[in-house]
Amino acid sequence: MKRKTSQREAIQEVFRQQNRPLGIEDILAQGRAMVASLNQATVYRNLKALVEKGWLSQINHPSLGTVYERTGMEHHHHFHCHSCNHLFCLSGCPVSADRIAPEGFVVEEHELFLSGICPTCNAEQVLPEIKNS
Amino acid sequence: MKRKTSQREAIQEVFRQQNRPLGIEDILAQGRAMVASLNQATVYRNLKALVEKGWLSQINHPSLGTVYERTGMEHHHHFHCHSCNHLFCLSGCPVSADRIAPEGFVVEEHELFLSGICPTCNAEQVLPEIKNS
DNA sequence: GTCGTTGCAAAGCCTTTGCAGGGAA
DNA sequence: TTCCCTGCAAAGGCTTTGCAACGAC
Repeated sequence: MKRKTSQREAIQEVFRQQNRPLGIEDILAQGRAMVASLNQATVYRNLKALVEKGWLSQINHPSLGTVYERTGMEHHHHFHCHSCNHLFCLSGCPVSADRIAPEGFVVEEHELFLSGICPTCNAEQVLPEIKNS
Repeated sequence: MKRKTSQREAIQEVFRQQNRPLGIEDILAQGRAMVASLNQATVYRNLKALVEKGWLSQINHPSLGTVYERTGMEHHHHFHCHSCNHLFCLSGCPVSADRIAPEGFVVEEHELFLSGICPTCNAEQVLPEIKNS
C-alpha cells in the first residue's frame, strides 16, 4: 500500500458514506459507481490490506458471512435486521464478564450477535399506510 | 431418511461419543474409524438430513466456521478454546435481554460466542511439569 | 523509467449435486 | 425386487493467486 489509487480511494469512500459494516457485494456495487472498472480481486486485495493497516476490521457474522467495518470504535456488538438485512453497530455491551463462564474457563474474548427488526423497518411494518399515502 | 444405514449410524455415534459440537473434519475422521468407506458427500448429506429432522443443529461459528451439535439442550452459548480448538457448551446465558439494544430495535435472537482457554488446557499451561513427570 | 496495483482468468477451499451402482426392507 | 442411499466426480459459491499491462511517483 505505497501508492494512492482511485480504486482504493473508492473503497474507502464507500465506507465513509455508508458508515456501517459492509459485505463484499455492497462494497463492489457502490465502489463501481465511482470507478466503473473496479474488479472483485482488487476489492479483496484492498480489504485485506486495509485490515492489515488497521483501517478496517473483519467480522465473521453467523448469518451474513464476512463483513468489514471501520476501526476506531469502542468495544461494541452488532444487530442484524433480517428485514432490510443491514448490520447496525450498538454501543455498549450487555455481557457481564465476571459471571460469563463457569469456574476454570479463562474468557479472553467474546462476540455477541443480535438480530431482529431495526427501528426503520419496524415503523414500516406497524404503519405501512404512511408510506403509501 | 427412510432406511437405516451404517454410515448414518456412524455419524450419529460420533456425536454420542464426543458429546460436543463437531466440525465436518472431525466427524469424517472419526466416522471413518467405524465405516472406512465413509464419504464426505455422505457426511454432508446426512448432516443436512439430521438438521432437518431436528436431531442436530447447525452453528456458524465466527472462528471455526460451520459446526454441528445435538439438539435438546436449553438455550446456551459456546466457548471456544483456542489452545485445544474444542468448542464447549456453557449452560445459562449472561445476556440481559431487556437492556440489550437501544429503543426501537426489536431483538428476536441473540448469539454469544466466548473464547479463551478451557480448564484442561489452562491446567497444562500452569503446571506443564505434571505432564512430563 | 520503476515497480506497486489492477484486471482478468485460473486455481483453491468448502459444500452441493448428478449419476450409476449397491444395499436395506 | 424396489428404490433409497452411497461413493465418486463434477460443478457451484466465495476467495485467493499468477501474470501481463497499467499507472502513480
